[in-house]
Amino acid sequence: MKNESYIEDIAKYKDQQLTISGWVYNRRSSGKIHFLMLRDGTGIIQAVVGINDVDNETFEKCKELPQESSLRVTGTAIEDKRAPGGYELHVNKIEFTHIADEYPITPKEHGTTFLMDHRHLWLRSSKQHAVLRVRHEIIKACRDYFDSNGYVLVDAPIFTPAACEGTSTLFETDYFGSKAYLTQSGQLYMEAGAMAFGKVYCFGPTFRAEKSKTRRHLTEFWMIEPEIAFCDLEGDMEIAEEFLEYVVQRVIEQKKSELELLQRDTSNLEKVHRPFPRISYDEAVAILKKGGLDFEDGNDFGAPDETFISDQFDRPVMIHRYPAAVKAFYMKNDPNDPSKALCVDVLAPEGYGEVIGGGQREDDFDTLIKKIQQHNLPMEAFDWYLDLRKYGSVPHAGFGMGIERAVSWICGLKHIRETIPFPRTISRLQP
RNA sequence: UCCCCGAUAGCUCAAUUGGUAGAGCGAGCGGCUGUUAACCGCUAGGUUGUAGGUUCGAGCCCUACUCGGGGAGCCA
Repeated sequence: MKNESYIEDIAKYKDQQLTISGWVYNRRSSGKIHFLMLRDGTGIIQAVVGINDVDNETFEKCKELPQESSLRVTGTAIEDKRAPGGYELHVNKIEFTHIADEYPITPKEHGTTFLMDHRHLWLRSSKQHAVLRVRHEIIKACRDYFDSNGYVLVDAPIFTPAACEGTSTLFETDYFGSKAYLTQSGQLYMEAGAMAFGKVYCFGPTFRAEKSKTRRHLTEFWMIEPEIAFCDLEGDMEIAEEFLEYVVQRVIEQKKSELELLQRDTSNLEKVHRPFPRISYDEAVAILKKGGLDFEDGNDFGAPDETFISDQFDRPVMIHRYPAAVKAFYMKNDPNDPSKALCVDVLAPEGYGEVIGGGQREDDFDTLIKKIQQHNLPMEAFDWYLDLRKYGSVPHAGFGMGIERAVSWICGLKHIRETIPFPRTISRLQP
Protein backbone atom coordinates (compact mmCIF):
# COMPACT_ATOMS: atom_id res chain seq x y z
CA MET A 1 0.00 0.00 0.00
CA LYS A 2 1.23 3.44 -0.88
CA ASN A 3 -1.01 6.44 -0.50
CA GLU A 4 -0.90 8.67 -3.57
CA SER A 5 -3.82 11.06 -3.37
CA TYR A 6 -3.72 13.81 -0.80
CA ILE A 7 -6.33 16.42 0.07
CA GLU A 8 -3.98 19.32 -0.66
CA ASP A 9 -3.92 18.16 -4.33
CA ILE A 10 -7.69 17.85 -4.62
CA ALA A 11 -7.97 20.40 -7.44
CA LYS A 12 -5.94 18.07 -9.69
CA TYR A 13 -8.71 15.50 -9.42
CA LYS A 14 -11.66 17.70 -10.38
CA ASP A 15 -14.57 15.52 -11.52
CA GLN A 16 -12.34 12.46 -11.25
CA GLN A 17 -12.44 9.42 -9.05
CA LEU A 18 -9.88 9.25 -6.23
CA THR A 19 -9.27 7.62 -2.87
CA ILE A 20 -8.53 9.67 0.23
CA SER A 21 -6.92 7.89 3.17
CA GLY A 22 -7.36 9.63 6.47
CA TRP A 23 -9.26 10.19 9.67
CA VAL A 24 -12.72 11.46 10.58
CA TYR A 25 -12.23 15.01 11.87
CA ASN A 26 -15.91 15.61 12.54
CA ARG A 27 -19.21 14.25 11.31
CA ARG A 28 -22.69 15.58 10.67
CA SER A 29 -25.67 13.53 9.69
CA SER A 30 -29.07 14.32 8.35
CA GLY A 31 -30.93 11.04 8.23
CA LYS A 32 -30.40 10.06 4.63
CA ILE A 33 -27.16 11.95 4.05
CA HIS A 34 -23.90 11.99 6.04
CA PHE A 35 -21.21 14.64 5.95
CA LEU A 36 -17.82 13.31 7.02
CA MET A 37 -15.07 15.85 7.56
CA LEU A 38 -11.90 13.99 6.62
CA ARG A 39 -8.33 14.99 7.36
CA ASP A 40 -5.21 13.32 5.99
CA GLY A 41 -2.46 15.54 7.39
CA THR A 42 -2.38 17.75 4.28
CA GLY A 43 -5.83 19.26 4.65
CA ILE A 44 -9.49 18.74 5.38
CA ILE A 45 -12.24 17.80 2.95
CA GLN A 46 -15.92 17.14 3.33
CA ALA A 47 -17.04 13.72 2.14
CA VAL A 48 -20.73 13.48 1.23
CA VAL A 49 -22.37 10.08 1.69
CA GLY A 50 -25.92 9.81 0.35
CA ILE A 51 -28.10 6.83 1.26
CA ASN A 52 -28.31 5.75 -2.37
CA ASP A 53 -24.59 6.20 -3.08
CA VAL A 54 -23.19 3.35 -0.95
CA ASP A 55 -24.37 -0.03 0.26
CA ASN A 56 -26.63 -0.21 3.30
CA GLU A 57 -23.99 -1.52 5.71
CA THR A 58 -21.58 1.30 4.86
CA PHE A 59 -24.29 3.91 5.28
CA GLU A 60 -25.31 2.56 8.70
CA LYS A 61 -21.67 2.49 9.84
CA CYS A 62 -21.23 6.14 8.90
CA LYS A 63 -24.10 7.00 11.17
CA GLU A 64 -22.18 5.98 14.28
CA LEU A 65 -18.63 6.59 13.15
CA PRO A 66 -16.64 8.00 16.08
CA GLN A 67 -14.33 10.99 15.68
CA GLU A 68 -10.79 10.07 14.47
CA SER A 69 -11.80 6.71 13.04
CA SER A 70 -9.49 5.91 10.14
CA LEU A 71 -10.74 5.02 6.70
CA ARG A 72 -10.11 5.02 2.96
CA VAL A 73 -12.82 6.81 1.04
CA THR A 74 -13.32 6.54 -2.71
CA GLY A 75 -15.37 9.07 -4.59
CA THR A 76 -15.45 11.93 -7.06
CA ALA A 77 -13.94 15.37 -6.43
CA ILE A 78 -16.70 17.90 -7.05
CA GLU A 79 -16.29 21.64 -7.00
CA ASP A 80 -18.90 23.06 -4.63
CA LYS A 81 -19.11 26.50 -3.06
CA ARG A 82 -20.99 25.12 -0.06
CA ALA A 83 -17.99 22.99 0.94
CA PRO A 84 -15.20 24.44 3.06
CA GLY A 85 -12.14 24.35 0.81
CA GLY A 86 -14.14 24.61 -2.38
CA TYR A 87 -14.22 20.88 -3.12
CA GLU A 88 -16.04 17.96 -1.67
CA LEU A 89 -15.86 14.26 -2.19
CA HIS A 90 -18.99 12.46 -3.42
CA VAL A 91 -18.44 9.05 -1.93
CA ASN A 92 -19.28 5.70 -3.48
CA LYS A 93 -17.07 3.37 -1.43
CA ILE A 94 -15.64 3.36 2.08
CA GLU A 95 -13.09 0.97 3.51
CA PHE A 96 -13.07 1.26 7.32
CA THR A 97 -9.49 0.88 8.54
CA HIS A 98 -10.22 1.28 12.24
CA ILE A 99 -13.27 2.29 14.25
CA ALA A 100 -11.95 4.60 16.97
CA ASP A 101 -12.80 4.55 20.66
CA GLU A 102 -14.54 7.60 22.06
CA TYR A 103 -12.16 10.47 21.25
CA PRO A 104 -11.26 12.69 24.21
CA ILE A 105 -10.79 15.93 22.27
CA THR A 106 -14.26 17.03 21.22
CA PRO A 107 -15.06 19.87 18.81
CA LYS A 108 -15.82 22.13 21.79
CA GLU A 109 -13.39 24.08 23.95
CA HIS A 110 -10.77 22.52 26.17
CA GLY A 111 -8.30 23.82 28.69
CA THR A 112 -4.57 23.84 27.98
CA THR A 113 -3.74 21.35 30.73
CA PHE A 114 -6.21 18.83 29.36
CA LEU A 115 -4.96 19.36 25.82
CA MET A 116 -1.32 19.03 26.91
CA ASP A 117 -2.16 15.77 28.68
CA HIS A 118 -3.40 14.65 25.25
CA ARG A 119 -0.61 16.33 23.28
CA HIS A 120 -0.12 13.16 21.21
CA LEU A 121 -3.69 13.60 19.95
CA TRP A 122 -3.83 17.41 20.06
CA LEU A 123 -1.20 17.44 17.30
CA ARG A 124 -4.01 16.40 14.96
CA SER A 125 -5.87 19.70 15.30
CA SER A 126 -5.58 22.47 12.75
CA LYS A 127 -4.05 25.15 14.96
CA GLN A 128 -1.27 22.83 16.10
CA HIS A 129 -0.73 21.86 12.47
CA ALA A 130 -0.22 25.51 11.56
CA VAL A 131 2.22 26.18 14.41
CA LEU A 132 4.33 23.12 13.71
CA ARG A 133 4.41 23.81 9.98
CA VAL A 134 5.69 27.31 10.72
CA ARG A 135 8.27 25.76 13.05
CA HIS A 136 9.35 23.47 10.21
CA GLU A 137 9.71 26.44 7.86
CA ILE A 138 11.72 28.42 10.42
CA ILE A 139 14.13 25.54 10.93
CA LYS A 140 14.45 25.02 7.18
CA ALA A 141 15.08 28.75 6.67
CA CYS A 142 17.76 28.80 9.39
CA ARG A 143 19.55 25.88 7.82
CA ASP A 144 19.21 27.29 4.31
CA TYR A 145 20.68 30.61 5.43
CA PHE A 146 23.79 29.08 6.91
CA ASP A 147 24.14 26.31 4.33
CA SER A 148 24.05 28.80 1.47
CA ASN A 149 26.48 31.21 3.13
CA GLY A 150 29.42 28.87 3.52
CA TYR A 151 28.82 27.54 7.03
CA VAL A 152 29.61 23.94 7.91
CA LEU A 153 27.26 22.03 10.18
CA VAL A 154 29.32 20.87 13.19
CA ASP A 155 26.93 19.53 15.79
CA ALA A 156 27.89 19.78 19.44
CA PRO A 157 27.62 16.95 21.97
CA ILE A 158 24.60 16.63 24.25
CA PHE A 159 26.55 15.07 27.15
CA THR A 160 29.06 17.53 28.53
CA PRO A 161 31.61 17.12 31.32
CA ALA A 162 31.00 20.46 33.04
CA ALA A 163 29.01 23.63 33.04
CA CYS A 164 29.68 25.62 29.88
CA GLU A 165 28.89 28.98 31.34
CA GLY A 166 28.84 28.25 35.03
CA THR A 167 25.64 30.22 35.47
CA SER A 168 22.52 28.18 35.03
CA THR A 169 21.46 24.93 36.68
CA LEU A 170 22.13 21.83 34.60
CA PHE A 171 20.53 18.41 34.43
CA GLU A 172 22.93 15.89 35.89
CA THR A 173 23.14 12.31 34.66
CA ASP A 174 25.18 9.29 35.58
CA TYR A 175 27.76 8.60 32.91
CA PHE A 176 29.25 5.17 33.66
CA GLY A 177 29.94 6.13 37.22
CA SER A 178 30.99 9.72 36.68
CA LYS A 179 28.88 12.84 36.36
CA ALA A 180 27.78 14.23 33.02
CA TYR A 181 25.51 17.15 32.29
CA LEU A 182 23.03 17.78 29.50
CA THR A 183 24.28 20.62 27.35
CA GLN A 184 23.10 24.14 27.92
CA SER A 185 24.86 25.48 24.84
CA GLY A 186 26.99 24.18 21.99
CA GLN A 187 28.92 27.41 21.79
CA LEU A 188 32.28 26.38 23.24
CA TYR A 189 32.39 23.50 20.80
CA MET A 190 31.44 25.84 17.97
CA GLU A 191 34.48 27.96 18.79
CA ALA A 192 36.61 24.88 18.17
CA GLY A 193 34.64 24.31 14.97
CA ALA A 194 35.17 27.88 13.78
CA MET A 195 38.94 27.53 14.23
CA ALA A 196 38.75 24.41 12.04
CA PHE A 197 36.28 25.48 9.35
CA GLY A 198 36.02 29.27 9.57
CA LYS A 199 32.23 29.43 9.68
CA VAL A 200 30.18 26.78 11.45
CA TYR A 201 26.82 26.28 13.09
CA CYS A 202 25.10 23.68 15.22
CA PHE A 203 21.44 22.94 15.73
CA GLY A 204 20.24 20.77 18.53
CA PRO A 205 18.43 20.44 21.83
CA THR A 206 19.48 22.45 24.86
CA PHE A 207 18.62 21.82 28.50
CA ARG A 208 18.12 24.15 31.42
CA ALA A 209 17.21 22.86 34.85
CA GLU A 210 16.07 26.19 36.26
CA LYS A 211 12.63 26.04 37.81
CA SER A 212 11.27 28.69 35.49
CA LYS A 213 7.50 28.92 35.49
CA THR A 214 6.69 31.37 32.75
CA ARG A 215 5.19 31.30 29.28
CA ARG A 216 8.66 31.90 27.79
CA HIS A 217 10.51 28.91 29.24
CA LEU A 218 10.99 25.23 28.48
CA THR A 219 13.44 22.88 30.18
CA GLU A 220 14.29 21.37 26.80
CA PHE A 221 14.44 23.61 23.75
CA TRP A 222 16.23 23.84 20.41
CA MET A 223 18.91 26.34 19.60
CA ILE A 224 20.79 27.21 16.44
CA GLU A 225 24.27 28.59 17.06
CA PRO A 226 26.61 29.98 14.40
CA GLU A 227 30.23 30.84 15.18
CA ILE A 228 32.52 32.79 12.87
CA ALA A 229 36.33 33.16 12.90
CA PHE A 230 37.82 36.56 12.10
CA CYS A 231 34.66 38.35 13.13
CA ASP A 232 34.08 41.06 15.72
CA LEU A 233 30.94 42.28 17.47
CA GLU A 234 29.99 44.59 14.59
CA GLY A 235 30.29 41.73 12.10
CA ASP A 236 28.31 39.48 14.43
CA MET A 237 25.45 41.98 14.59
CA GLU A 238 25.40 42.29 10.80
CA ILE A 239 25.08 38.54 10.46
CA ALA A 240 22.39 38.33 13.16
CA GLU A 241 20.16 40.91 11.50
CA GLU A 242 20.62 39.50 8.01
CA PHE A 243 19.84 36.02 9.34
CA LEU A 244 16.74 37.09 11.25
CA GLU A 245 15.42 39.13 8.33
CA TYR A 246 15.86 36.13 6.04
CA VAL A 247 14.06 33.73 8.38
CA VAL A 248 11.08 36.02 9.07
CA GLN A 249 10.59 36.98 5.44
CA ARG A 250 10.81 33.34 4.32
CA VAL A 251 8.06 32.36 6.73
CA ILE A 252 5.82 35.22 5.62
CA GLU A 253 6.25 34.13 2.00
CA GLN A 254 5.96 30.39 2.48
CA LYS A 255 3.44 30.04 5.30
CA LYS A 256 0.72 32.58 4.51
CA SER A 257 -2.22 30.27 5.09
CA GLU A 258 -0.81 28.99 8.40
CA LEU A 259 -0.25 32.53 9.72
CA GLU A 260 -3.75 33.41 8.59
CA LEU A 261 -5.23 30.44 10.42
CA LEU A 262 -3.34 31.57 13.53
CA GLN A 263 -4.83 35.04 13.00
CA ARG A 264 -1.32 36.49 13.08
CA ASP A 265 -1.21 40.15 12.13
CA THR A 266 1.75 39.98 9.74
CA SER A 267 2.10 43.74 9.30
CA ASN A 268 4.59 43.79 12.18
CA LEU A 269 6.56 40.91 10.70
CA GLU A 270 6.73 42.62 7.32
CA LYS A 271 8.73 45.41 8.94
CA VAL A 272 11.52 43.03 9.91
CA HIS A 273 14.11 44.41 7.50
CA ARG A 274 17.66 45.64 7.96
CA PRO A 275 18.99 47.72 9.50
CA PHE A 276 17.69 46.92 12.98
CA PRO A 277 18.10 49.67 15.56
CA ARG A 278 21.30 49.23 17.57
CA ILE A 279 21.55 50.73 21.01
CA SER A 280 24.10 50.28 23.75
CA TYR A 281 23.22 49.02 27.19
CA ASP A 282 23.73 52.56 28.49
CA GLU A 283 21.30 53.93 25.91
CA ALA A 284 18.78 51.26 26.86
CA VAL A 285 19.09 52.19 30.52
CA ALA A 286 18.46 55.83 29.58
CA ILE A 287 15.28 54.76 27.77
CA LEU A 288 14.08 52.93 30.88
CA LYS A 289 14.83 55.87 33.16
CA LYS A 290 13.18 58.32 30.80
CA GLY A 291 10.15 56.03 30.77
CA GLY A 292 10.01 56.22 34.55
CA LEU A 293 10.86 52.57 35.18
CA ASP A 294 12.55 51.66 38.42
CA PHE A 295 15.88 50.30 37.21
CA GLU A 296 19.23 50.02 38.93
CA ASP A 297 22.15 50.76 36.64
CA GLY A 298 24.46 47.78 36.18
CA ASN A 299 21.77 45.12 36.45
CA ASP A 300 20.62 42.86 33.68
CA PHE A 301 17.23 43.69 32.17
CA GLY A 302 14.18 41.90 33.49
CA ALA A 303 11.27 40.82 31.30
CA PRO A 304 9.26 44.03 31.86
CA ASP A 305 12.37 46.12 31.04
CA GLU A 306 12.89 44.24 27.78
CA THR A 307 9.27 44.73 26.81
CA PHE A 308 9.45 48.45 27.49
CA ILE A 309 12.60 48.87 25.41
CA SER A 310 11.35 46.80 22.47
CA ASP A 311 8.06 48.72 22.50
CA GLN A 312 10.02 51.82 21.48
CA PHE A 313 10.86 50.22 18.12
CA ASP A 314 8.89 48.72 15.24
CA ARG A 315 11.39 45.95 14.51
CA PRO A 316 13.83 43.78 16.47
CA VAL A 317 16.23 45.89 18.51
CA MET A 318 19.86 44.98 19.15
CA ILE A 319 21.24 45.94 22.56
CA HIS A 320 25.01 45.70 22.80
CA ARG A 321 27.78 46.16 25.38
CA TYR A 322 26.15 45.01 28.63
CA PRO A 323 28.11 45.25 31.87
CA ALA A 324 30.68 42.45 31.79
CA ALA A 325 29.69 41.49 35.32
CA VAL A 326 26.26 40.18 34.26
CA LYS A 327 27.55 38.21 31.27
CA ALA A 328 29.30 34.87 30.81
CA PHE A 329 33.04 34.45 31.33
CA TYR A 330 33.86 33.89 27.66
CA MET A 331 32.62 37.32 26.51
CA LYS A 332 35.40 39.66 25.42
CA ASN A 333 35.58 42.99 27.23
CA ASP A 334 35.26 46.19 25.26
CA PRO A 335 38.79 47.66 24.92
CA ASN A 336 37.25 51.15 25.04
CA ASP A 337 35.45 50.41 28.32
CA PRO A 338 36.59 47.19 30.02
CA SER A 339 33.58 47.23 32.32
CA LYS A 340 31.44 46.36 29.31
CA ALA A 341 31.27 43.11 27.33
CA LEU A 342 31.27 42.91 23.53
CA CYS A 343 27.92 41.17 23.49
CA VAL A 344 24.52 41.66 21.87
CA ASP A 345 20.98 40.61 22.65
CA VAL A 346 18.30 40.85 19.99
CA LEU A 347 14.87 41.58 21.44
CA ALA A 348 11.88 40.63 19.35
CA PRO A 349 9.05 43.16 19.06
CA GLU A 350 5.65 42.87 20.72
CA GLY A 351 7.06 41.80 24.07
CA TYR A 352 8.46 38.47 22.92
CA GLY A 353 11.80 39.21 24.55
CA GLU A 354 15.25 37.93 23.78
CA VAL A 355 15.37 35.68 20.72
CA ILE A 356 19.09 35.96 20.05
CA GLY A 357 22.03 36.32 22.39
CA GLY A 358 25.65 36.44 21.29
CA GLY A 359 28.85 38.38 21.02
CA GLN A 360 32.57 38.44 20.50
CA ARG A 361 34.57 35.86 22.47
CA GLU A 362 37.64 36.42 24.63
CA ASP A 363 40.55 35.38 22.43
CA ASP A 364 43.50 36.18 24.72
CA PHE A 365 44.91 33.23 26.66
CA ASP A 366 45.90 35.07 29.83
CA THR A 367 42.72 37.12 30.04
CA LEU A 368 40.59 34.02 29.62
CA ILE A 369 42.43 32.23 32.42
CA LYS A 370 41.75 35.17 34.72
CA LYS A 371 38.09 35.14 33.81
CA ILE A 372 37.74 31.43 34.49
CA GLN A 373 39.30 32.02 37.90
CA GLN A 374 37.10 35.02 38.61
CA HIS A 375 33.98 32.95 37.86
CA ASN A 376 35.23 30.11 40.10
CA LEU A 377 35.06 27.61 37.26
CA PRO A 378 37.15 24.42 37.26
CA MET A 379 40.19 25.18 35.12
CA GLU A 380 40.80 21.55 34.12
CA ALA A 381 37.42 21.41 32.35
CA PHE A 382 38.57 24.17 30.03
CA ASP A 383 41.96 22.74 28.99
CA TRP A 384 40.82 22.08 25.48
CA TYR A 385 39.00 25.41 25.27
CA LEU A 386 42.16 27.26 26.31
CA ASP A 387 44.07 25.40 23.58
CA LEU A 388 42.04 27.39 21.05
CA ARG A 389 43.84 30.51 22.40
CA LYS A 390 47.24 28.82 22.21
CA TYR A 391 47.21 27.66 18.63
CA GLY A 392 46.34 30.47 16.26
CA SER A 393 43.89 32.48 18.32
CA VAL A 394 41.77 34.89 16.27
CA PRO A 395 38.97 37.34 16.97
CA HIS A 396 35.73 35.41 16.65
CA ALA A 397 32.08 35.83 17.42
CA GLY A 398 28.75 34.06 17.22
CA PHE A 399 25.24 33.90 18.60
CA GLY A 400 22.45 31.55 19.49
CA MET A 401 18.78 31.74 18.56
CA GLY A 402 16.14 29.87 20.52
CA ILE A 403 13.90 28.22 17.93
CA GLU A 404 10.83 28.11 20.16
CA ARG A 405 11.11 31.79 21.08
CA ALA A 406 11.24 32.57 17.37
CA VAL A 407 8.25 30.32 16.60
CA SER A 408 6.28 31.87 19.43
CA TRP A 409 6.97 35.39 18.17
CA ILE A 410 6.41 34.70 14.48
CA CYS A 411 3.18 32.78 15.17
CA GLY A 412 2.04 35.38 17.70
CA LEU A 413 1.42 32.74 20.40
CA LYS A 414 0.95 33.67 24.00
CA HIS A 415 2.72 30.58 25.30
CA ILE A 416 5.91 28.87 24.17
CA ARG A 417 4.72 25.37 25.01
CA GLU A 418 2.73 25.07 21.78
CA THR A 419 5.80 25.75 19.63
CA ILE A 420 7.37 22.32 20.13
CA PRO A 421 5.69 18.96 19.45
CA PHE A 422 6.23 17.54 22.94
CA PRO A 423 7.11 20.30 25.41
CA ARG A 424 9.15 19.67 28.51
CA THR A 425 8.50 22.08 31.35
CA ILE A 426 9.06 22.04 35.08
CA SER A 427 5.72 20.30 35.52
CA ARG A 428 5.50 18.22 32.36
CA LEU A 429 7.38 15.11 31.28
CA GLN A 430 4.35 13.38 29.75
CA PRO A 431 3.40 12.47 27.11
C1' U B 1 12.96 29.71 46.23
C1' C B 2 9.21 33.86 46.59
C1' C B 3 4.31 36.32 45.28
C1' C B 4 -0.77 35.92 43.19
C1' C B 5 -4.79 32.74 41.38
C1' G B 6 -7.38 28.17 40.75
C1' A B 7 -9.37 22.82 41.56
C1' U B 8 -17.56 21.17 40.74
C1' A B 9 -20.11 15.36 35.42
C1' G B 10 -15.42 12.50 30.32
C1' C B 11 -14.64 18.10 28.57
C1' U B 12 -15.83 23.62 29.15
C1' C B 13 -18.25 26.11 32.81
C1' A B 14 -22.60 27.81 36.25
C1' A B 15 -24.65 27.43 41.26
C1' U B 16 -27.80 34.48 44.45
C1' U B 17 -26.95 35.93 51.44
C1' G B 18 -24.25 29.30 53.86
C1' G B 19 -30.33 26.17 52.48
C1' U B 20 -32.60 19.91 47.32
C1' A B 21 -25.46 20.69 42.66
C1' G B 22 -27.26 22.65 36.86
C1' A B 23 -26.24 23.75 31.41
C1' G B 24 -23.72 23.05 26.74
C1' C B 25 -20.55 19.61 24.33
C1' G B 26 -19.32 14.39 24.35
C1' A B 27 -21.81 9.26 25.25
C1' G B 28 -26.67 6.16 24.55
C1' C B 29 -31.73 5.91 22.07
C1' G B 30 -34.97 8.21 18.37
C1' G B 31 -35.93 11.95 14.14
C1' C B 32 -34.30 14.69 9.71
C1' U B 33 -31.29 14.18 1.94
C1' G B 34 -27.11 20.03 2.08
C1' U B 35 -24.97 19.97 7.05
C1' U B 36 -20.92 24.03 8.32
C1' A B 37 -18.44 23.64 16.39
C1' A B 38 -25.51 21.12 12.23
C1' C B 39 -30.25 20.87 14.49
C1' C B 40 -34.74 18.72 17.43
C1' G B 41 -36.71 15.18 21.44
C1' C B 42 -35.54 11.71 25.37
C1' U B 43 -31.83 8.97 28.76
C1' A B 44 -27.62 8.04 31.72
C1' G B 45 -23.68 10.55 34.03
C1' G B 46 -21.30 13.76 40.76
C1' U B 47 -17.49 11.05 47.60
C1' U B 48 -17.63 19.37 44.53
C1' G B 49 -8.70 17.92 44.75
C1' U B 50 -7.28 15.61 50.03
C1' A B 51 -7.65 15.90 55.46
C1' G B 52 -9.66 18.43 59.38
C1' G B 53 -12.64 22.56 61.58
C1' U B 54 -16.96 26.21 62.27
C1' U B 55 -22.42 25.56 61.69
C1' C B 56 -28.99 22.96 62.63
C1' G B 57 -26.95 22.85 57.61
C1' A B 58 -20.72 23.86 53.68
C1' G B 59 -19.41 23.54 46.51
C1' C B 60 -19.54 28.36 49.20
C1' C B 61 -16.56 30.28 55.58
C1' C B 62 -11.58 28.81 58.36
C1' U B 63 -6.72 25.82 58.70
C1' A B 64 -3.21 22.55 56.58
C1' C B 65 -1.70 19.76 52.50
C1' U B 66 -1.54 18.07 47.22
C1' C B 67 -1.70 19.27 42.24
C1' G B 68 -2.04 22.86 38.47
C1' G B 69 -1.90 27.96 36.20
C1' G B 70 0.35 32.93 35.94
C1' G B 71 4.37 36.12 37.41
C1' A B 72 9.44 37.25 39.73
C1' G B 73 14.41 35.52 39.57
C1' C B 74 17.46 32.87 35.69
C1' C B 75 17.74 32.73 30.66
C1' A B 76 16.95 31.45 24.58
